[in-house]
Order: sequence, then C-alpha cells, then structure tokens
Amino acid sequence: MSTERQRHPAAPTISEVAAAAGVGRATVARTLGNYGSVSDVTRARVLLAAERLGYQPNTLARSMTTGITKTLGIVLADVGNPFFSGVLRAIAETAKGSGYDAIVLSTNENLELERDAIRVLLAKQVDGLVVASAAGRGDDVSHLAAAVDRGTPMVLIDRLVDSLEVDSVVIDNRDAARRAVGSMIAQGHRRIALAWGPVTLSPATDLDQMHRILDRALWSDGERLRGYLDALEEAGLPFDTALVTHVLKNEDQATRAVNGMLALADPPTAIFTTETEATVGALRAIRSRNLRMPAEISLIGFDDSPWAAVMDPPLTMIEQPMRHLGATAAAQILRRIDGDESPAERHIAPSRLISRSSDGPAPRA
Amino acid sequence: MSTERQRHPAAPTISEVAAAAGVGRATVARTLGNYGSVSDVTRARVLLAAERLGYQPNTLARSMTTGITKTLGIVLADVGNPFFSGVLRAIAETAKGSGYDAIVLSTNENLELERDAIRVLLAKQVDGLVVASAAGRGDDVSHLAAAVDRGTPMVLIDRLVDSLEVDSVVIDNRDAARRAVGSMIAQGHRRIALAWGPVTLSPATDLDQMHRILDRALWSDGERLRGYLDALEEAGLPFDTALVTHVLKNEDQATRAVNGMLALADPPTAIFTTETEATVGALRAIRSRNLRMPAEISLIGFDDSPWAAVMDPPLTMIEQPMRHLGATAAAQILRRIDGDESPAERHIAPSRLISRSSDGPAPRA
DNA sequence: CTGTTAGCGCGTTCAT
DNA sequence: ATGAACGCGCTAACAG
Repeated sequence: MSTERQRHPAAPTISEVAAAAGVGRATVARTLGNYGSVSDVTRARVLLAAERLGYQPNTLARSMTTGITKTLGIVLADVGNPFFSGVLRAIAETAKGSGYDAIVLSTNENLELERDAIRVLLAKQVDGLVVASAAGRGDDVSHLAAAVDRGTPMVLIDRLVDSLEVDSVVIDNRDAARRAVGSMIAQGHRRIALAWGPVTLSPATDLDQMHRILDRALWSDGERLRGYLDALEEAGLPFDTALVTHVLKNEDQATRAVNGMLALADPPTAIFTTETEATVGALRAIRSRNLRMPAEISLIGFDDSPWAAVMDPPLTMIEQPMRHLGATAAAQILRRIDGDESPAERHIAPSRLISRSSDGPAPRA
Repeated sequence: MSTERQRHPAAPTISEVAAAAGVGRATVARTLGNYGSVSDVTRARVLLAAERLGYQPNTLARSMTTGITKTLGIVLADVGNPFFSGVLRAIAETAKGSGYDAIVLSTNENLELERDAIRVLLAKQVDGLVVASAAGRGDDVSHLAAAVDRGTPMVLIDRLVDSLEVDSVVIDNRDAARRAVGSMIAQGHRRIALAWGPVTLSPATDLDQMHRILDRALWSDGERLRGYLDALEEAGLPFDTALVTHVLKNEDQATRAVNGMLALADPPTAIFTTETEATVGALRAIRSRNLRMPAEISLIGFDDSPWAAVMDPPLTMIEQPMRHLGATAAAQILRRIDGDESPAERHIAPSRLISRSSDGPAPRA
C-alpha cells in the first residue's frame, strides 16, 4: 500500500505487458504490431497479458518514432454551415476507411484563426491537410505555403487559392451561377438582384470597380458573381450596381440590403442568393414586404437544404454534391500521403439546379 | 549537394536551434517555453535563431514528456445536426480561450462508432472528453466507464447516461416537451401526434409497453416523450399509441409515419416534433395533404433554426441555448482537468418556447 | 543563469 | 524467435 492512494492506475505500457507475459518489450511490440515473427505460444501469452491489463497503445509515442500520425487536419471556414458539415462527414468517413482520423478546426471565415489552425495542426504533426480557406484573393496565404513547403500534403476544398499549386476539389461556381441567373432571364426577368456579392466597404459604382473588387474577393464569391455577370452579358442586359449587395455576411445585413433593393423605384423581379444565410435573409425581406413568390418575385439560391423543399413555395436551389466533394478530397489527400508526386490536380464536381417553385415568369410591368 | 535531393528540409528541432544559437537545448526550451530564467542577451539570440530557422514546436514530443496534450476530445452524435454544430462552436471557442484545441469525432448515432471514437481519443491522450452519447438506456457504456476509470475527465452534453457518475450539461427536455404540448392542449387540441418517439421494431400498443420501450430509449428521446405524456395526463387526455411514431430516424420515415397518422379516421389536429428532421418530415406530410396550418393542423417542434422564421406560417419552436450548453460544458471539463475533484454536477440549461404562427386553436370538429 | 542528463512510450535495428 | 539498446523531440531535475 502506497501512502498516496492512486485513484487512477497509470495506463499500462508495453513494458508492463512484457513483464506480465515474461518476455521482452520487442516481442510485445512485434505481436501487437503484427510484424516480424513470433512463436504462436509467445504470441498467445502476450495477447493474454495485454488483454488482462487492458493495454491501449499510446499513439503519441508511436507517432514519435514513426513520424506518422495517421491523422488528417481539416480546416473549414464554418462547421456550422450545413454545406461544410456535409462535406466533413464524407471526409471523415473516407479517411476512417483507410485508418485515418480527422482533427477538425473551424475558422469562422477568419484568416487569423485559419493561421492559428494551420499552426496547431502542423504542430500536431498531421499527415495531411484539407482546407477550405477563408483567404480572399490577394490575401497573405504564407501560412498555407509554409505547410506545403514543409512537405505536408494539402488539398483545397470548395475554395481555390490562386498562388497555391496544390490539389483542389471544387464545383464550377461560375457556371452554376450563370445557369441559375440565365434561367431567370429566360423567364423574362430583366432586373435580377444578387445577395451576397463580395463584402466591401465602398460599393462598386460601375462594372470596372466591380471587377476590381472582384479581384480581391473570396474565390467562390468572385466566381459566383462572375457567373451572374456572364448571364447578364449573354442576354445583353445592363449591370446595375444597385442590385448587388456588398454587406457583411450575416442574415440581418442581407435582410436589410435586400429590403433596400425591393424598395427601389425600379425594383428587381428576381433574386439570386449565393449562400444559405443570404437566402434566409432574402426570404425575410420578401415576407416583410408581403410579396408573392414567384408571382411578384422569383428566387433561386445556392445550397439546397431539406427545408427548402417544404417552404411555401418550395425553393429552387443549386445543389452541391457534398458527399462527392468530401470523398474526393479525402481520397486525394490519402493518395498524396501515400507518396503520389504527380502534378497538382483540380477536381471539378458537378452541381445541379433543382427546379422547384420559387422562380417563375417575370411579372408584366 | 547530397545525392538524393531533399525536397522538404526536415523541420528544425530544438537542438538545431540550440546549435545555431550556440547554447544548450535546455536554454532554448526555457526561452521558447517561457519558463525558468534566461538572460536577455541569450534569449534574444535564441529567439533570432528560432525565427531564422522557422522553428515550430512538435507538440507530440512535448506531450510525451509532460503527459499533457492541451487537447479536448469531443464526441458528438451528429456534427451535421445544426444543434450539435452550434454547441461545438461554443465548446471550441471556450477551449481555445484557455489554450486548448478540440478533436471532434462524429458517431452518426452509432454506438459502435462511439466506442471507436473514445478509443482513438484516449490513444491520442486527450486531456478531457465531452460526449453526446448515442447510447440508449441499458446499452453497454463500458467504453465511457473505462475512460472515466482511466482518469480522463468527462462531461456529458445534451444526453445523460444513467450509470455514469460524471458532470453533465443538458436542458430539461421533459419540461420543455410538457410545456409545448401543454400549450397545444390549452388551445383546445385533444389529438396530438408525436414524431419522433423512440425507435423500436415493435410499436407499443398500450401505455405500459410504451413505458417499457421508454426505459431503453435514448435519454433525450425518453424525456421528451415523458413530457408529452405528462401534458396529456395533466389534462386528463387519453394516450393513443397510434399517435406516436416508432420509425427509424430519417426524414422519409417521418414523412410516411406522419402521413399515416393524418390519414387516420380520427386524425391528430396537432403535431409535436422532437427533432429538426422530424419537423421537416411532418411539414412534408402536411404539405402533401394540403392541410392549412394552423387552421387545420398545428405544429410545434424541437430546435429552432433560422429558416423556421421564414416558413409560411413561421414555425413555433423550442430553442435550445447551444452557445450556453457548449460554453458550460467546456468550462466544466477545463475545471476538472485543472484538478477539481468535487462531486459530479448536473447543469440544467434553460430552453425557450418561441411562439410564432404554426400553432393555433384546434379546429372545431 | 546555464548546460548535462535522464526519461516519456514506442518502433526498430542489431545481435544472439 | 527473441532481447538489448538506441533514438524520435522535448521537458524537467540536477549540477554547476
């Protein structure tokens, strides 16, 4: 009996198992690690001892010697976003299938937190990184570059980062947006609002300024806006800066911004939203003005959700293949970890416009 | 020039920094670790060398000697559920505030995956565990008990586990359900459906059987059902097993089950849903039968969401304080890690019934 | 104030 | 087939 009562017996180590089994540590390592050769009787003795002591390997120590953690670092812009949590689920499942675990960090769209996340993950010696970066174009991404330099494989998901020569898995945001907006134009709409455009303090007053703002925006935001512009241009419609929000990305701001547009002398007859929260914000604005949808106002938005189908009317939405995106990203990073040194690949996953009833013919003037 | 081109220079270790600075390893550890005492000049030299070499600490090695990982293990039943991702966000933020990182594993409501998750986390030597368990009452929770025995602090969140004497942070599900159902009864409803009840293959045919099923259900499911029964009993209303779903927890099953109830000769005039997916399923069923809400059917459900307010009509929902739950759980686990040995605490967080327009007076027969 | 040394738990030669 | 011994990168005693 020791003087100080040991409430929690220290976890048994490989040495204790060895002692209990009456063999050397190496033999235990061999049987438990399933390599080298061990006689059947010794193996049985070791296994028994391990079982009885409730031996659990210490993966930290293992990683210490092997230099391998069997762990993926996942950096997401926002786990709270159903899109990202859907992607995450697929990543985690695919990884586990190959014996990898995932450490997930959410940056809340904050570049500073992203830097921190990468630092933490690298310090934890993850074998690979999957990143949905919060970096806008032109932002300093040296933290990502450093990870790559260091030799840690990385794949970008959902958002490209210009200066980085790494694998990526994204959808064709520009095309998806072009098609959505195009379908509204085809239905006769001439004044189509965009919520959200890129965040900026000084809204664009003309197309040139818009393009300049666009060059510093988040990649996906930029692409979606470009697709919007593409559709306008194809149809020969003028671009009106008053129809693009530049507000901070939260629901209240979106609501207010869309409300403002709806109050214009020449209001939009259709709204294109680039994210779930913008969609909800737009719906709030539409509801507060008692507009009938789609009779008086049409709406198409990014990121389908289960509830979109039970809205009144059911919402026409762009669906992103979350599972496919996640699974592809995970498979790619595992391949890199496995030693694949081929040039960086860009995977483009298909998106789909799910037609429901929130969009319809433009009302006659 | 070495024969084999070294693409990725090995990460510099403390020894290399020491060499570069011309001091001993310990001195480097002291300056970088900010402990002990180091002369200003040496400190400067070390800092410079570390900076120039781009030194990054290897936390694995650190944890190896200290026995501390500064890492929390979070096991959630489903990260895809907005409720859990909201909770997670609060946990992560609180933890980071104290210098802790979080490793998150989602079990998809699968006990087997939960066992695996705990094993992985323990192997990674996390300092503490926050768990929303997928275990129903009576299920084998030895994996959780083992973690506690081993001395790893644990706090249960959202779901209690009977046999475990550990801290927990939950809401009073029973009371929340009782109040919601009670408010419908007060509005004249006599036939109130419950979606979802506990999952089971052989539905209850009477109250006794219901209670028996209840004794093996997920804690939160059980509590919510109990609250439903409480409200019925208080009002002297009979319990009808036909009004409680027993289906698998996915949207399609919920839709079908609710549809079936609505087709009854004596259909419910109100529905109480215990989770978001059940709510969406119920809405689908209501919509497919073209029922007007709340004129012909009332609805109240668990877990408020941004979109609930833009539905037509806006949904009356029970809001759980996700941030509060997460922050409390994190604070509690940090306290335990800090050495607090006081008896297990049960934190009960307040929930709130947000009254909107999906519920109303019962239609006259 | 600073350098030396001894582990932490494990995987892996190298002998035997 | 098996055991002894070394090292991964770092912290913590212990000398000086």
